[in-house]
Amino acid sequence: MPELPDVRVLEEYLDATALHQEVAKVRVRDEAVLDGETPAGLGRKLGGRSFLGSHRHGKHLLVETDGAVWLTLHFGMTGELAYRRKADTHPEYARVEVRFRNGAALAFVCPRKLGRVGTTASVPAFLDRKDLGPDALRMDAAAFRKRLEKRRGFLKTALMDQSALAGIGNVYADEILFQAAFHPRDPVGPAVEGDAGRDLWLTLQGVLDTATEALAGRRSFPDTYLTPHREEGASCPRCGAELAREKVGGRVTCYCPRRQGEEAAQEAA
DNA sequence: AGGACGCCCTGTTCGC
DNA sequence: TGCGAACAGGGCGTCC
Repeated sequence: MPELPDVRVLEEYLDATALHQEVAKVRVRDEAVLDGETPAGLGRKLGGRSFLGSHRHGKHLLVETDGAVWLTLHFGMTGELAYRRKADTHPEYARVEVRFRNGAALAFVCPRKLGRVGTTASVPAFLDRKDLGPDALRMDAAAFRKRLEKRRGFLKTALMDQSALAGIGNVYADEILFQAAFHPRDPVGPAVEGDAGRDLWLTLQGVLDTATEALAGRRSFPDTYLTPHREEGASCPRCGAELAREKVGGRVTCYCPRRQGEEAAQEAA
């Protein structure tokens, strides 16, 4: 489920494979993944262009071209990219294929069709249209507090709100809360104010960076991380207590009831 | 207006 | 053994 760290890895992949090659044509195999575009429109806008580089914002990947258009990619739950040097066949579940003049192709692969492919004239226009807050890794501690302090409701729900800050999804919201010893249903205010807020912001940065390195294969997840232990019936990697699984905000939420109980939350605050 | 919830979509898993 | 139901979840629309 591509969240901010996953999309960072996809960005590295796209930049390492698909830049500076002229687009011959765009093949849309399933229109359901198009975001405000038609197959013909997408082909017209990208045809003859080359990708110059990419800009990630939250879970979105925006690809700059040498024309007046950016390609926008969102990966939903099961989306990924697949570049092939010789594009004689297409990968399974390839929904959109950008074919280059050199015979290579970049495929947008998305089995469950929850991802989206579109275009935008500029990055700010796209962020405005999608109502996205600042990228979670490009905001300082003060901005983090300011975006969240007035919110009511659950801390986990607030961390996952893309209009407050962009990039955190279900898995890394749980990981941040686990590392910071907050309960998913804790109120937002006490968690983001003062020293506790700065600690939570630091934890958030650390989790997203650590996860990126793990997903990129440059290291593995630390033994103290929750993410590799999300399966049902697992125990807390820090204290051994049985992990809890509940729905919070409609999403499966995994946490340690001992370390992230109300007592732990109060100690942290 | 902000928060809660249902729905989209389909591969996988579970239960009878 | 086989088939259908439930589940997963990011984002969006809708409702309160």
